[in-house]
Amino acid sequence: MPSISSYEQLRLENIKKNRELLMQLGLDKPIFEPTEKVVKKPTATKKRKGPDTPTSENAEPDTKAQRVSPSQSTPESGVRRSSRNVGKTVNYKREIVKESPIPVAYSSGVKVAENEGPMGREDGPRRCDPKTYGSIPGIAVGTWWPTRQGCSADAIHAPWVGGISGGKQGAYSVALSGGYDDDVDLGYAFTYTGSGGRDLKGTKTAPKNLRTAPQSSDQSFENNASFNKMLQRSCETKKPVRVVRGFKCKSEYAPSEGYRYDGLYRVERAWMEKGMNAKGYLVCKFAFKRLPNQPPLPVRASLDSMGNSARETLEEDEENPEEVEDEPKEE
DNA sequence: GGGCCCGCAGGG
DNA sequence: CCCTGCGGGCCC
Repeated sequence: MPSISSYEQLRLENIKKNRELLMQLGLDKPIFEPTEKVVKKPTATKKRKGPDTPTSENAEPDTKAQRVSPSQSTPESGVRRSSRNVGKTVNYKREIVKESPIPVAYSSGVKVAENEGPMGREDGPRRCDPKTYGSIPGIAVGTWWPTRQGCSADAIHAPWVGGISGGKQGAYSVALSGGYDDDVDLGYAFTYTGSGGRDLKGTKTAPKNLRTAPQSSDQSFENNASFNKMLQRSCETKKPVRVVRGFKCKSEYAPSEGYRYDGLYRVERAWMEKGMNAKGYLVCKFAFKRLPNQPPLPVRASLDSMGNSARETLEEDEENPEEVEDEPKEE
C-alpha cells in the first residue's frame, strides 16, 4: 500500500498552510503539532503571573448578570444525557486545567469540583435574542451544554444543525464540530470551513431529508443562503463572533462531551482553497482569532497515545494591553 | 458501528 | 413559503 494516501497528503498540506496563516495573524500561543513528535523543552514548570484576576469581563458593555447561579448546576441525576455518551468512559482527570476557571466538560455521573462550571439550560424559552453581535448577558464564557439545543435556548448559537448563524453585518456565532479534517484549531486562533457545496439527498420516498452530505461542488461566497458571505462580512466589519466548540471537534481545545461557549473571536481572513474531498472541490475558509480580555481557554491533556503532554508552557498570560478591543458598538 | 429519519431555527 | 444546515435519536 502507498505510504501515504493522497487524502492524507492534502490534509497535511492544508493544515500546514492554515497553520502558517494563523501564525502570520499574530498567534502567540504554543503550537500543537499533531503529526510530529512534540519536542519537550525543559519546561520551567513554574507559573509566572500567579494571580490572574478573574474579573476580566469580556469587553462587554453590560457586565451585570454575568454570574450564572451555581445553584442550578447541581443536577446530579437529573441531567439527561444523550444515549451516545452512555457507558462512555472519559478520564476527566486528564482534561482538567487547574488554571482555568472554565470546565472542559461534564461527565455523566461524574461531577467534581474541578470540572464544575457554568452550565446552560437544555431547552426552554429564550431569554435573549441570538441575533446580536457579541456576548449574551448571563451566559458566561465557558458555559457548557449537552446538546446544540441548549446553545440555541441560551441564545449563544441559534441553529440546531447549522454551523453558521449570522446577519447582514456578519456572523453572530459559529460552531466547531470537526466536520472538516483540515481545519486547524490552535485555541486562540483557528481556521474554519464554510458551508455549502453539498447535495442534500435523501431517500426516494423522502428526498432532501438528510442534514449533511458529502461535498459535491465548489463552495462559494455567494450561494448557499450566503452563510459564507456572512463570515466574509464579519471579516470586513470585524464584528465579534461567538464561538462554540463541540465534542466532535478533533482538537485539544474541544470538550470531550457536549458543547462549550468559548467566547468571542474575530474573523481575520477569508479565502478559498482546495478542500478535503475526493474531487478537490473548493471550500471557503476563514481564520478566526480570539479577542483579548476573556477567561483563558481550557486545554485538555494531549490525546495522543504517546502520552505527550503537548502543553506545558501554556499559561503565559497574553493580553497585551494594546488594543483594548471593545466590541464595536451596536448600531 | 452505519443508515435513515426526524424536528427545528434561520435567512431569503 | 422555500431552502439549507459541522444534530441527534432510533433502528438495524
